[in-house]
Amino acid sequence: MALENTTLKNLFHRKGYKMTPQREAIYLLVKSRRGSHLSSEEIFDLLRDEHPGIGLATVYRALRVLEDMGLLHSLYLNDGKIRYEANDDTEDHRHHHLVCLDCGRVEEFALDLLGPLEKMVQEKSGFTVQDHSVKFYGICTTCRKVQKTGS
Amino acid sequence: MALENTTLKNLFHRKGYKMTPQREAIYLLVKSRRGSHLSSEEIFDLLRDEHPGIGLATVYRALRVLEDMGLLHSLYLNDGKIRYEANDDTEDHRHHHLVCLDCGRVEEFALDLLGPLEKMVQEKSGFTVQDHSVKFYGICTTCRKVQKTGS
DNA sequence: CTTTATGCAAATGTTTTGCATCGAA
DNA sequence: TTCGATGCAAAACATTTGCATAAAG
Repeated sequence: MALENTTLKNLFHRKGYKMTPQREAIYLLVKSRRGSHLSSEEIFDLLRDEHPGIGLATVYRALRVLEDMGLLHSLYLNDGKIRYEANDDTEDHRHHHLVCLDCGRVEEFALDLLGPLEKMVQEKSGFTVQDHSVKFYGICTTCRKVQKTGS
Repeated sequence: MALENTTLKNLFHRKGYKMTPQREAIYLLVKSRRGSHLSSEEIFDLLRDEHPGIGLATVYRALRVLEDMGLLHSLYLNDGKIRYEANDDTEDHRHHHLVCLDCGRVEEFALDLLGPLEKMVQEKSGFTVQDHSVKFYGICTTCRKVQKTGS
């Protein structure tokens, strides 16, 4: 725990940032809610218990910092706001998102299937590919059942 | 030409929409600028020559309609606005986007590599996959050269 | 101490909505 | 005719910024 804190502090300093209670709390919150895809506003609301005085602008600024540090990444789920997930250190790959076109729910798909494709893209395009983001659109099992049953 | 127009009109009617000059112009513009990823504002500006009285709200509404009809699709390139592309009828697949993390430029990658993966995702997740969207992030050839040369 | 981060409020930018009028079918 | 579409202005959101104060290093 102490070590983890030191590591986190080092991560901040390595990028020239200061570690503050707000930034730490935001990171820990997003990390603890794996699979939630929290927006800035949602994070702000969830944090108000613990940090009554926190400001929304701080959340926006902290999320950028945490993304720059490589602790989080942002994603867009077609609902007008940017959402955040913690980067899982135990996976060097990314999971994918399955978006249901009917109910809008978002599921995770744990496997990253793009490793080999990145290499091919790199060769064919000249781009040095560093990362990717993949969304699949379709109908989730729940909604498909409803459709079969009839409205 | 006459046939194409009829087809377009039918497409509108099939979904219960009326075909208007504005909607047609917006569709033709986006279609003619393949590879541009136009935003609503950009479309609005480009259309003012031809359609001096057009309103921005009309552009927003038309783009939704055209997307619902399957003529266009939207994409988010991390710059705060939604952009649109025409669906290419000659390709039943999607091209991918390569976003340069340095200069922000977006290149297209013509091959769709996800056909087989869609099937696998469908089997493993139970989702009926209908579509997908893929972005690769990296450094484009131009920016890599600059980096090598030194700033 | 020095410098960066915070909180608040105001500003910005994008997208949506209300409503009277217009035009497609 | 009828009902959906348009244009305009206002409203609604999401996000950013300016600035005085607070706190990290």
